[in-house]
Amino acid sequence: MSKARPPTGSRRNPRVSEAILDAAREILTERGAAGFSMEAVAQRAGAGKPTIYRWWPTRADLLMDVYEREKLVSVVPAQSDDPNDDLLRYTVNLWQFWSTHTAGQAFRGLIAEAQSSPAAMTALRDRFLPPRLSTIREMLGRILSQASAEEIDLRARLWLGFSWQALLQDQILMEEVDIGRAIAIITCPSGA
Amino acid sequence: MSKARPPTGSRRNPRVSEAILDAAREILTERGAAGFSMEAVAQRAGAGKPTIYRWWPTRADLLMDVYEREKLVSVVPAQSDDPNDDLLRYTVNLWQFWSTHTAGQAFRGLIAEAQSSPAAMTALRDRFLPPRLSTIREMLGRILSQASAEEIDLRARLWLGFSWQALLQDQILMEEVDIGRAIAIITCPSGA
DNA sequence: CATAGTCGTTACGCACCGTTACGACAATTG
DNA sequence: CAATTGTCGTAACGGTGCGTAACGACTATG
Repeated sequence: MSKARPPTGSRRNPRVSEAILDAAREILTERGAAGFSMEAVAQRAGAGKPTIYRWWPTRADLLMDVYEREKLVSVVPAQSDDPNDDLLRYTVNLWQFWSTHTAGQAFRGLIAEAQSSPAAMTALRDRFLPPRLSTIREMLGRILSQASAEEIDLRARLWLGFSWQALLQDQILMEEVDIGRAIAIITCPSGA
Repeated sequence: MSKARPPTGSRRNPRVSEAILDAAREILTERGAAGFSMEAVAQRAGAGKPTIYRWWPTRADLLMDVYEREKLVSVVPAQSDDPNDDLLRYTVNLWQFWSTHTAGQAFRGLIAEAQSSPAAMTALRDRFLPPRLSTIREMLGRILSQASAEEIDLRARLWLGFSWQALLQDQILMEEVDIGRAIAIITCPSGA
């Protein structure tokens, strides 16, 4: 593997980081979150552990990068004249994206990691989730145009929880109709 | 530690299993899910690893037992004439129960474990969750008396996800008012 | 041509994993 | 009153992964 990767001296070698991210993705796909270790990634990428730790100090960093890298080319929120349908589309696409068993495994690994590593928990809450939650809040805001920020935030948590619950139970193969029903409940007009 | 625990010969020694469960609980409380290892439990309990593995073949088994053991004396679903308030009470009590940082840590560890161990995932879905979900379904059924089983099930998932999302983000210290709002949304009459 | 930064290799000490072998022990069985 | 049976603690095993350190090879920079 390292044969096809000539050294670049004192400049960072982009081929290395690509090889590492590729290896991480492949391992997640083939062996799931269970087989994901820094050792395995290093070996598969033909890289050294110190190199990985230089750019991704934490397993969480690497997992987030793998996730991010694929999300860019996969899930984009639409904006039609039916915001309710936009949210449904986005959710279905996201779950589909997760079920490719690459990003989904990465996310699962990240959440699991956060349960035993305070640093990973911080990364999850302060770096990973906020931009994603704001996307959801925006879509919810278009649906419930006259709801308060707290009201939107609460429903975003409901949406998040519903998605997590499915992902973490390996039950993301849900009928689109049922997802739609759940979203209808989450976006039901507040009764008061 | 083993001084105060005379051997009982060919009969199982109840003091041993109690010591192990106590040790597991203490470690979860003091060090969280991160510091929870079979080695640490064995050492603290003054027991041998083989003894632990004899009765709890999996870490998930031990975690579930720790959780179960405390739940019995903590959270009981009420049944007043206001089923909506019953569900709120139950949820608040459950979150309070989790935030004691014993059962909550155990649950978090169990979910994390399930992300990398198929056996733990099976145990979680087939043994741990069903009785708890049926409790929720029952309460939801009293609120939405004329809803279909699928409808109830979907809302149970929403409730579950909302709770998990809070637990797994270390955000179970929520205002009772907000919990009530979320439950109001989950139990909103279906619009169709 | 010296410097600085990147990279792979190797190896370290540490923590856990899940299992095995063994001997001490006491309740039981006959 | 032995022999049996199952429980228990101890010690140790090979294996895996962790995160870090030391080293030498390399090349763009200045």
